[in-house]
Amino acid sequence: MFKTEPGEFSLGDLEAMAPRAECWSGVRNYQARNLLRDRVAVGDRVLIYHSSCPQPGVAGIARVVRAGYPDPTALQSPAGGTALGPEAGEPRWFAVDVQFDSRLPALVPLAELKRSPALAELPLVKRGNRLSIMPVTEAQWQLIVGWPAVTAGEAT
DNA sequence: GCCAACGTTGGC
DNA sequence: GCCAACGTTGGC
Repeated sequence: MFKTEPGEFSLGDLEAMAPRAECWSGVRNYQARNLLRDRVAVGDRVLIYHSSCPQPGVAGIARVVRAGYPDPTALQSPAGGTALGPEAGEPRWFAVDVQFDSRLPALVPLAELKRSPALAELPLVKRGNRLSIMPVTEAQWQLIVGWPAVTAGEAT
């Protein structure tokens, strides 16, 4: 699952540019970086989660079309220092390219995900979670993409 | 705007 | 290597 702030870049933006892919860059957390670098593969599908917005939740699915490569937004060398380019050693930060796949029938709100005991181990719903890239198990994936649409007015 | 939680930084 | 201070994230 990839988190994004729709004010910055949303699933809708990704859909609008399809079939062109977007470079998913700017990840500056080591745990998330390791996932991008080591776990995310071409062909993988990822859930796109909207955060810091009126309705936080899972919006849809994207597909990885280019696996981990040095984050182009992180190639600047320290001011005046020696180059820390791709040839100078291990790049610190990584990016992948993703392409729009599909939109979920309805946004699956964070509030609902939190109520599901089956998703208790999903990092997203854990207290204080700040991971912007996280693994999703097959069971969690199936549950989220098959989330039943709630009928309007249903109170309980 | 508030607050909880976490990561990073820097002094020692 | 410890730990306090600080900055950032992100839901509410």
